[in-house]
Amino acid sequence: MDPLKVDTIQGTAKRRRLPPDERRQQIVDGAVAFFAEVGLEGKTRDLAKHLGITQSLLFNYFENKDSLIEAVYAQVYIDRLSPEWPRRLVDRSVPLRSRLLAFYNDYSKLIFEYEWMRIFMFSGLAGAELNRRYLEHLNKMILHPLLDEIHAASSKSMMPDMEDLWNLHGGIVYIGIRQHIYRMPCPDDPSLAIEHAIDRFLQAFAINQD
Amino acid sequence: MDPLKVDTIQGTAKRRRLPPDERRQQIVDGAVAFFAEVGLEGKTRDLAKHLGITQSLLFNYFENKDSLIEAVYAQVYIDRLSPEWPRRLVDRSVPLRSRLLAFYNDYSKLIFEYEWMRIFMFSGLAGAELNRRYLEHLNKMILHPLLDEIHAASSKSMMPDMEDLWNLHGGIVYIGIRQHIYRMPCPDDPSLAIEHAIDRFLQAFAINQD
DNA sequence: TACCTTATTGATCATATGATCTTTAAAAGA
DNA sequence: TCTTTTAAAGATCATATGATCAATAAGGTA
Repeated sequence: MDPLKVDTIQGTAKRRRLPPDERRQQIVDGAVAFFAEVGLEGKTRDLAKHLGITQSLLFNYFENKDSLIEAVYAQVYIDRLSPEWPRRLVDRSVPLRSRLLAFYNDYSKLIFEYEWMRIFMFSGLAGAELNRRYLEHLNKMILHPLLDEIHAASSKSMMPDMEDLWNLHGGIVYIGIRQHIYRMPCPDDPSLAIEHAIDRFLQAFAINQD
Repeated sequence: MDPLKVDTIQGTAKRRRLPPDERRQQIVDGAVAFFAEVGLEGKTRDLAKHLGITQSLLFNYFENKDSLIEAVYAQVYIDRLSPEWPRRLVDRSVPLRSRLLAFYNDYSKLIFEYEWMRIFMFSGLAGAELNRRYLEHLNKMILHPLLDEIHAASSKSMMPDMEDLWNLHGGIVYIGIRQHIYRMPCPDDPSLAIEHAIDRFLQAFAINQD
C-alpha cells in the first residue's frame, strides 16, 4: 500500500494526532525538501498538501512563514562544518595531500546533497545573513589554516594566496552546482575529480604528493 | 536635479509618451535589473514603481508576466556565447596558453556581471529550459573543442578528461558566484587568478606555458 | 466506557497579485 | 489652433496567499 495513503480510507484522510515535537520535526523535514525544490517563495498551501496536513496546522507550530524558514535554515546549516576539520587539517603528522583528500571527500559528501546545495543557493540569492556567516566561518576555520599548511609544505618560491585556494575550493564545489542547481549529468562519485584537482594544485606548488 | 524626478513637478509625475519600441526596451532593461535583484518572483507592481510607470502599462507591452520574463531571458542570454570563440580556440597558430587566457578573460568579462550571474542562477534554480540549452551549447562549442586542443598539445601520458576541464571552468566561474551571488569581497580584476588557474592546469599536463 | 485534553481541521479574513478595461491626455498632423 | 491617434493612467476584477479562530475528534486517563 502506498505509505502516503496509510492514513487514508477511500481517499478521505483520517485525522492523525502526533506529539507536538514529532509533528514539528515532520514539518521542518518536509519544508526543507519542499523549499529546496521550489524555492523559499513556495506557498504554504502547497507545503501543507505535500505533508498531508492542513495549511492552518503550519501556523500552530510556527508563528509565521518567516519563522518556519528560519527553522529550515537552522536544520540545514547547523553542524554543516564539523569542529573536527580545523584540527585534522593542521595535523602535520599526516601528509598534506592526505589531509586535503580526507577533508574534501568528507566535505563534498556533506554539501553535494540536493537539499543543502539548493537551499544554500536560494538563501544566498535572498541575501540571508546565515549564508554570509557560513562563508566567513569556512574562510576563517578552514581555508585560512589550509593556506598556512600549504605555505609550510611548499618548497617553491612562488606561494599560493587566498585567491588560489578559493579557486581550488570553487572548482570542487562547482561539481555540486552542476549536479543540483543546473541538473547536469555528473559523475556518480566525485572523489576522482576531487583527487585530480588537489593533485594539480599541489603539483603547482611543488608539494610532495606521496 | 534628480534625474529620476526630471518628469515630476512637485512630486506629481507627469505623463510621458514614448514610442512603443523605446518603451518596450525600457521595460525589458528595467526588468532585467529588477529581477536580477529580487528574483523572478518579483512583483509586477514593484517593477512598475521601479520604472516609474503604472503596473497596467506592463500588460500593454507583454501579454502576461511569463512573456515578460521570456523577454528578460532573451535579453540576457542572447549573444552571450560569441561565435568567434570556437574558431579562435582551435587556431593552432597561437599557443594554447594564449588562447586559453584570451578566452577566459573575454568570457569572464561577459559573465562576471551582476545581472547575468544572478539571472542565470535564478533561472537555473527554476529549471528554465534556456539554462540547460546554454550549458549544452557551452559544452559542445567550447569545452569539447578545448579538450581536443589540450590533448593535442599535451606531451604526457596522462590526459585530462571532461571532468578535469569542468574543474578548470568551475574554478573560474566560482569567482563570479562569490562576487554576485554570495556578495563576498573579491579581487577587482580576476585576470590574475584566472591566469594562475590556467597555468596550474597546463603545468599538470606538461603543456608549454611560454 | 465516559471524560478530558488538545492536536487538527474547516471556515474565514485581509491583503496581495496578475490581469482587464474604460478613461484621460500627450504629441503629431491638418 | 483644432482634430485625431493612441500611449498611459486609474479603477476594478478574480484569484491567491498568509494568517486567525472557533469547531471537531483522536487518543490518553479515570
